[in-house]
Amino acid sequence: MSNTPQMPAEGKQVRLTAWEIATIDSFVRAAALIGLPRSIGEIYGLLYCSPDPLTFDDVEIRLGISRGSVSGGLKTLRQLGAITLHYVPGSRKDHYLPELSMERLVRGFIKDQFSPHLASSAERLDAIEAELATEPDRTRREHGLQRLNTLRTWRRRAEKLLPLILAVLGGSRALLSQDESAPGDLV
Amino acid sequence: MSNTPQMPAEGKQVRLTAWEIATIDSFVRAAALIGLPRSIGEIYGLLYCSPDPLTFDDVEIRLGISRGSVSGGLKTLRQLGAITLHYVPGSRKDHYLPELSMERLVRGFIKDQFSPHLASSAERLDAIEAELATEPDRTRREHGLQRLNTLRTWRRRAEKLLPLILAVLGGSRALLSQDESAPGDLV
DNA sequence: TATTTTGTTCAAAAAAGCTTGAATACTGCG
DNA sequence: CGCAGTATTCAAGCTTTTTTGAACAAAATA
Repeated sequence: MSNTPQMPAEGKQVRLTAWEIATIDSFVRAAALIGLPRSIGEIYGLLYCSPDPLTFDDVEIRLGISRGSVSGGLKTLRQLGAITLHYVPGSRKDHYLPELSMERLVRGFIKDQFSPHLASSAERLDAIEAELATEPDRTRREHGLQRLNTLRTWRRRAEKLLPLILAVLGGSRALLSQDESAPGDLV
Repeated sequence: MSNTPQMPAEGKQVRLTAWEIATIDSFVRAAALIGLPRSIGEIYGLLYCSPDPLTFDDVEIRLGISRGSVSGGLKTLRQLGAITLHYVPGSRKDHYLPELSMERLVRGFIKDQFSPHLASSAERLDAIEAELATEPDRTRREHGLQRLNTLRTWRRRAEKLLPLILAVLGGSRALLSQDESAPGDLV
């Protein structure tokens, strides 16, 4: 515990306030909803509440979770693009800020968790087609091809849907209909 | 094992074919992606492959999973609207068919897994606001209100997004752009 | 009513996933 | 080089979720 000359107090304040707890709770639920572990919801939630960037230890201490969880959680959040490193002069520690753009958050999540599956699914459908070719019974084979066809349609739609979602969340404010007028943070 | 007069063979054929295995595998992955257990992916996948409605025992036997899993899995799928009961004269068993409309599948999933959370989130945000009111430090409070504001914007957007997704997947074929021409099953 | 068929329940076992913390690696500094 | 500060790794433990299967309930049949 030695900063440089003085010790300007990182955002320590060990105890979480009531509103922080409530907010973090919301993020924990949201994380669960999309299949992410509790610790990740906690970490992002804490950063979301904080008025300034937090370090590894800030997170560990204020949340009271293990080093391992903090390390893994920050890594995942970085990968998702849900947090960004923020350089702080005079400190060797990494400082983190939450990403506050909903579009970027969703984009990161989709890119990381959905797109890969969507991509590989095309190959899997081709594999199904190959297997179907070996089906001896004509009627069954036809039926299988029918279903395969439907799957391909589904896949194509899903693929088209993702960019649309991003478009709606991001750039084209218009699509979201009339009353977008929140004056708050970036959004 | 006594049908009525004769024994017209339900879709028994105990062994799964290669293409069925490959298809079921795809559904198992898809299920995992959206946080549903393996058994549910298997059951839906099996029904999806089958040319005619299957019974409880068909599923149990062909998939080789336990009665408990079949019972629970069918229950969940029914609840999601992903399968439907199909009346078969002369049989006391329940027969199931897969829902083949992507729109209905997605709608069921959203209604069941997302909407409830989205609904309750509004209350949670109000709770945060209440807690914030007790924050003594002016600056912190303002900052918190800012963040709360952002959260409310996010929530509103999510709420507007869901119907849009359904619209794109369903009725308005137009939105999905020009080339929707799959001649297959229903879609 | 007794019997058979069909499906559900639920406690215990198994599997999967998350968290922990001690050991390890890396980096800049003296 | 050795040290101190910082962050990651990973095996072991813990928690949560899923699966199993035997007991139970319900409904049709005889």
